[in-house]
Amino acid sequence: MKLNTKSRYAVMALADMAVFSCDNAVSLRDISLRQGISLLYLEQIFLKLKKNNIVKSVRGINGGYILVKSPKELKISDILLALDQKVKTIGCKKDSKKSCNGKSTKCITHNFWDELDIHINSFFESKKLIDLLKHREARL
Amino acid sequence: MKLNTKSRYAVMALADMAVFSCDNAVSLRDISLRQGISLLYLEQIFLKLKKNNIVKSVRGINGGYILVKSPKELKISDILLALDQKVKTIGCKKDSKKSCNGKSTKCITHNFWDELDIHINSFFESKKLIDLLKHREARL
DNA sequence: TATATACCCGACTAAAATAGTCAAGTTTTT
DNA sequence: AAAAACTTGACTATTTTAGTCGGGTATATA
Repeated sequence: MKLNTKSRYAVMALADMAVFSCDNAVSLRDISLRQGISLLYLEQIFLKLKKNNIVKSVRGINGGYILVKSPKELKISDILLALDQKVKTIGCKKDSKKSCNGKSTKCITHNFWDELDIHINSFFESKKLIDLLKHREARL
Repeated sequence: MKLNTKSRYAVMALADMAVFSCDNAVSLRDISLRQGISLLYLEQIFLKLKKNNIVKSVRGINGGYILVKSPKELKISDILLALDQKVKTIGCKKDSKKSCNGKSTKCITHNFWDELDIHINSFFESKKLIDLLKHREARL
């Protein structure tokens, strides 16, 4: 059970932006160098972040990306959502014909998985980008 | 981000046992029929459950498996552990040479992933097998 | 206005993980 | 003896993941 790299990189990259942007755009090249993430992969990730209005882009020389919301307001759940990274611990949904046919005990565990999803999602909902940076400041 | 089927089936199967065992062993064949899980796959799962002392086996006719602990005592985390289903949301551990080289901001997000792991694991620690059955009783 | 920098975007692919199957047993009860 | 049921390792098809590739487009600055 793990998060995929796209989600992790997205969070890392946005955290990087929060640290390094001084009101100007941050280029993917810089993020790539600092965070050790492939530039091509970052492009793919930022495409989604842009489409979902997490960042906006500035083209041309000295271009890059800018956070739409402040790190204080940007929820981690927003980021994961932008990458279609739903926290869905099971494939078996109540309304799915395929895996849950309502037979006897078959779906005893349904409620449990639902609870789990809620538990995890509420964590992501409760955390803002700025929360990730706090530890860092302590180290400086 | 999702749990694999092995873990889910393990929990389903053990919940099934909790419901249907009347002190005697439950055969995989019965579980397979009731829960719609491939018998061969169940065998693979129960091998691990047995090795990790979650169930014990009774061979021969009328054989099957028996829960080692009562559903009241068996934690979900025990089950997941038996299937090596660690909740490890990232591949990048502090002590890993590969993905975390300590460069500047590289691992700003570390603490966050650690917190997430703890958050999820504590959920699995807090739930016992019997907790899954409660909803069911309400429906009968 | 040339050009370098940086975003834009769909298609492709190698490798790993997943979800299972198969074959060939062993043990025990009736 | 025969049947039910556990035991075990090896094998495999499919899917997902984690990227790369190629060919764009926009724009600031010299």
